[in-house]
Amino acid sequence: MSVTREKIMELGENLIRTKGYNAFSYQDISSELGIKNAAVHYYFPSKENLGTSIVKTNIQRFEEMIENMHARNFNEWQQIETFIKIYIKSHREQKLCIVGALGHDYYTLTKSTRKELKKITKLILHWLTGVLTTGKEKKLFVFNEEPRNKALLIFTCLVASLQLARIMEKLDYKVIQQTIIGSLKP
Amino acid sequence: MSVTREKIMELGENLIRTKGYNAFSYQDISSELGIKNAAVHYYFPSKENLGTSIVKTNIQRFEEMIENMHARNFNEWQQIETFIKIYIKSHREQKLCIVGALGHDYYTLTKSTRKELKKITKLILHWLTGVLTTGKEKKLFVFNEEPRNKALLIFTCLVASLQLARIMEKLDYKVIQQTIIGSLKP
DNA sequence: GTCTATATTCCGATAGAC
DNA sequence: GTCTATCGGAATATAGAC
Repeated sequence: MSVTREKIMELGENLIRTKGYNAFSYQDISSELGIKNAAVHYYFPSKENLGTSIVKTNIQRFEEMIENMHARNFNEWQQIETFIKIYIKSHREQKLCIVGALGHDYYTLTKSTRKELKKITKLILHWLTGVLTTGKEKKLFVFNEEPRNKALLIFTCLVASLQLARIMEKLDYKVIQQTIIGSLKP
Repeated sequence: MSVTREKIMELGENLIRTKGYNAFSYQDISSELGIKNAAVHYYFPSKENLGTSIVKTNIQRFEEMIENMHARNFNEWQQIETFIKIYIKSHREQKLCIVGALGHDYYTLTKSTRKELKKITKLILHWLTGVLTTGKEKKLFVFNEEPRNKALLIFTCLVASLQLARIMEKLDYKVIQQTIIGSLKP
């Protein structure tokens, strides 16, 4: 795996999560790397191609995170907190998450990118629903909603809070975190 | 007020809420109206100008809605439901709300558009916090969070659900609505 | 395998015609 | 007041150089 290729993917992901998919160009990436924009096309023939690859990497990363948490025998609280930490980091770096960033541009994306975006979104919601279900059964969490709906509530809150935080600069993300955690506490 | 001008604003808003601010062009608008793209520049010298005007109109519309609800003596339940209905309509039309749509593109917007976007976001959150506060005092609503945080929770859920609904086509928006309402019921 | 020169199309915007 | 012809530049992408 080429270093340039990896740098392109890293820069691409950062651009999608800051400026947005339709606002960045291959020039943004190439100028940062000190090469011509066409060189990026060697690694990723089309923008669609780059976008799809970036989502695929995110899927891999998320799956590895889940596996890692299982390997370390994380309980449901630790799992939820690990997940929320991803969003606290995104907020600190003033980035959106990949689902929120590309969901916005959904109607401008091609089939292949949409497919991967669907895959990671379902993966996250499915995993989150599972953690909430088990946590509720173990009486670690207390909430009235169906686990699936609670998962939607938590996920949408995290996703959109990153956007709102851009607009409302003073929005304290810790408050978001506390509100979510508070809504699960016995 | 010219009819062409109003049509441009309507088309512009629809494009921002479907394709996104950075994905639509003056051509998209002009071709729909059967004129040249430069004609749009007559009404709105720059894209920034058009964007800002659209947000300003949205602010006006929201303020009128609040006034209307007060004039008709809506109680807090009726007010919340009226607000949620905006999002159900957006979902039916496969559009994002203006805050979610432009929040995504925040870092690519100019000062003037950002200013209006901040204004409408604060307006909505301030109004929602007020309704939740009064509703709680009147024992119409029951919830544990601070009204401000509950407002954030509800607003972010509505905003991001529109995005998720694009990705997960089967996502039933009625479920979102029920979950929010259920979390307020005594 | 890696990158550059170059083509083509489309973008936002100005100057000027009616 | 309303719109068109047209510009300068940036976007994505191909063909081909090293």
